[in-house]
Amino acid sequence: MGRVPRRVDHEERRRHIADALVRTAATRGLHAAGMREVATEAGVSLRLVQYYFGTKEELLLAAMQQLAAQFSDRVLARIQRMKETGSPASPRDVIAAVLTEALPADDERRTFTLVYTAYLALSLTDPALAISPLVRNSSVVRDAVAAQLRAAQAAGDMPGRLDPDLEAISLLTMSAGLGTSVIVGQSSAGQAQAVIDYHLRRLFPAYPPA
Amino acid sequence: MGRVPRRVDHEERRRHIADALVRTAATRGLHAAGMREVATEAGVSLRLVQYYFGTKEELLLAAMQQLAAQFSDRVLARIQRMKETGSPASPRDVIAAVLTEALPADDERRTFTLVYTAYLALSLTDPALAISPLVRNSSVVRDAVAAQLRAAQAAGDMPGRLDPDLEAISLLTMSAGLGTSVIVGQSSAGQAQAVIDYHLRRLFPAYPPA
DNA sequence: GTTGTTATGGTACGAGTGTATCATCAAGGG
DNA sequence: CCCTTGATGATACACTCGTACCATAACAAC
Repeated sequence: MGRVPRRVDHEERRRHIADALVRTAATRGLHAAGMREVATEAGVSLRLVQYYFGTKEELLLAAMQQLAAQFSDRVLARIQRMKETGSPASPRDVIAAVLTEALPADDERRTFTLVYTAYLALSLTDPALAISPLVRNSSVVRDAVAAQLRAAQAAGDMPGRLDPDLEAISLLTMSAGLGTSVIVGQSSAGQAQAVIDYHLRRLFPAYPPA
Repeated sequence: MGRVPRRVDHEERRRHIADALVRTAATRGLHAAGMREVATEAGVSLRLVQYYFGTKEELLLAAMQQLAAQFSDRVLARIQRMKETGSPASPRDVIAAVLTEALPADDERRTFTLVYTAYLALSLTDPALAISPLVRNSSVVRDAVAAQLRAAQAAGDMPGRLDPDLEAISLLTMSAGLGTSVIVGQSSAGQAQAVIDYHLRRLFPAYPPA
């Protein structure tokens, strides 16, 4: 029973394969991202995908969690970058970071929005792919944004007549809606950013436009 | 070559089958709505589905268009109902009608939101199911809402400092985002309605809350 | 009454899917 | 040096899907 170090890093492999799933889903759609397709994209054999993820459901779930984790990391990195280059992350900056990162402005964020939407649609009817991670994550973000808004109100940066909870929901649903609007080509990323800036100016009248 | 009336109404049959597609998609998902599934749900044979829609792609497209048409009809009916019971459809009423109809508050609207989301996600990657009807429809609605907002500004019912175009985009993307938020169970229909009312009050300060 | 078109049923085929099975290297423990 | 265990390959098996094909009732036209 000697626990010997494996010759390969399982977690690294799983990440690599899950990443291939995400890439495939962004290109040909989540429904077309089969085991073989993912295996080819990852440059491994079908058997390997089976080995690291016993079943397809497990693969889908793992890829979804990884997608959420990557998004979260990018938001935090964006906030961190802001901290370094200036003031200590005002509520407005934090909220702007979340909203901007959710906007499909470059390939990475576009992939995120695309696959995220596909997962959402799939989990609406597929009971196995329970939306737990998606919804739970979104709720956490919503509460965090509402808290930031309350802090801004306490600091006098946001008018007291505005409702922090309703505004938080508004911002995030708008962000989601704008994301899909951009990927279907109905709006440009610039237009979407303009809408976001418009509401940020409304919420934080004292701040400069950008 | 005598054009004789057919023994069955083709359009009626097509509607019936397309409706079965929508019902199936709302329950088990659009990806699971195969020819056989739809045939069973419609109470006809597989061959009939093939007969009235030569290929699956045609069926999908027809059902999508029918879904959009039904939604449009319901919005118009709602506006018509308002006209009868009072004033001659103010811009605020028209906009409220659109936003409320897009909210999954009962089974019919829930089905619409559900299947609409599924179609949207599918068309993001499937080139055959080009998003033309979806996007085009949305763009028309967006322009109509913006026009209503401009009319309200001209009538003095909406503050002139607000941007009609950005507000129109905001309302509709918010509406879409709220819809998905409700069907995943993250928000209740009441909460979503509250958010909409909140923004309507902001845009039309003179109007009563309901 | 025959003939031809419309409308419907039954069924078979080929491609694709996820999963399971059998086989085989590589490597560390006794 | 063998032998157990981890890691990988190739392939087979059910099953489902969309589509195509063949057969045949019902009714209109001549």
